[in-house]
Amino acid sequence: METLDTVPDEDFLRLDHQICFSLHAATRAFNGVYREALKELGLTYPQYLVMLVLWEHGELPVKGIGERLRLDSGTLSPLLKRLEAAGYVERRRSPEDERSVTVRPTGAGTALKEKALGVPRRIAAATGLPLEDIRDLRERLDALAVRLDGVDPDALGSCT
Amino acid sequence: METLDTVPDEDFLRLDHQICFSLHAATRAFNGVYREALKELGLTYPQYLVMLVLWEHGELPVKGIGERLRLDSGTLSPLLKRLEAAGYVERRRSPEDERSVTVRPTGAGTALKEKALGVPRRIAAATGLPLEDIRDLRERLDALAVRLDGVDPDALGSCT
DNA sequence: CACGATTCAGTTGTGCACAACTCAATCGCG
DNA sequence: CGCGATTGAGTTGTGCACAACTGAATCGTG
Repeated sequence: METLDTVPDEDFLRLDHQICFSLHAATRAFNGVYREALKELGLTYPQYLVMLVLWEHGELPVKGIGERLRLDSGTLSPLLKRLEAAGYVERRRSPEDERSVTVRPTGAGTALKEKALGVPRRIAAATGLPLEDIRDLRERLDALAVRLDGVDPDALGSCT
Repeated sequence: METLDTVPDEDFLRLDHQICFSLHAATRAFNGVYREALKELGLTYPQYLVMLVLWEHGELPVKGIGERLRLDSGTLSPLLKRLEAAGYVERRRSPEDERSVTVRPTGAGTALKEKALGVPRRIAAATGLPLEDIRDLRERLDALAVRLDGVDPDALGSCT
């Protein structure tokens, strides 16, 4: 049987054997398609993700958004500032905890949801995959991400 | 049977139904793992991809690297400049075509390959997936990227 | 209550992705 | 041959990702 151990290093190093490259390429291909689809909404893809969680939850602290999207404040702070400048969200320091900032969609931000409704369907159609396959792929990717997030950094250093 | 058409818009809009998010998250998880593994080589992940194609091909014009990695000169030019500053590659205008710049690994760049040999294996091990599954996932992602790259931009505009 | 530890948002700096552009070299057609 | 179109690398500007850091608010334990 073919296992990790029976494949020579050289083969592992060849670009076309590496899943990471495919993942990278697929992500950028998706980004390109989303860029096109989101153009009419005036949103970038990460901004769209933020609006998605806000539409679902009504309002969230920055931290809550970050947990759901696995993004830190260094990424979210400027992104939210741009969304605020575009008039789609409001930011307010929480009265209960002055450290926290609550983000919620404005009227315009909520209205945007109607225009966004068709987007994921069109993307799904663009993949040309049946819903079942999309789900299956999604589950594999999620499982992969969970595994990779849990990897011990020391295990990746040199082969000691 | 459940098809694209029998699922309501709302469900499509829910974050946890969307493959793009999973892809995004998986890519960032991978990047994190690679960042760790590549730290000892002093390479970022995209720089590592460039070195991979150079190790395979010996030398390539900037355009050739871009074709293999689907990156344009706007991304590659500064990246290659950094690789050159690090002493891993050389850039020379091609004598046959003065527009073209040939990139090839220096001695240090070639030597780096030995240190890199173990990296993809450690990454593969970190995924915890059997080789067969990794390959299967890779093929699906490649097929997806090809489809998405071929999408007609007009098909993504508003639902007209 | 006091004070060190923690939490949260934000800033800074580096690097990647990509659109739009510049400019020189080359190509190709009349 | 001459000249407009194309090609290839590079630059500029915008936005995201993330590490490292700041500073204020809050928490927890003595």
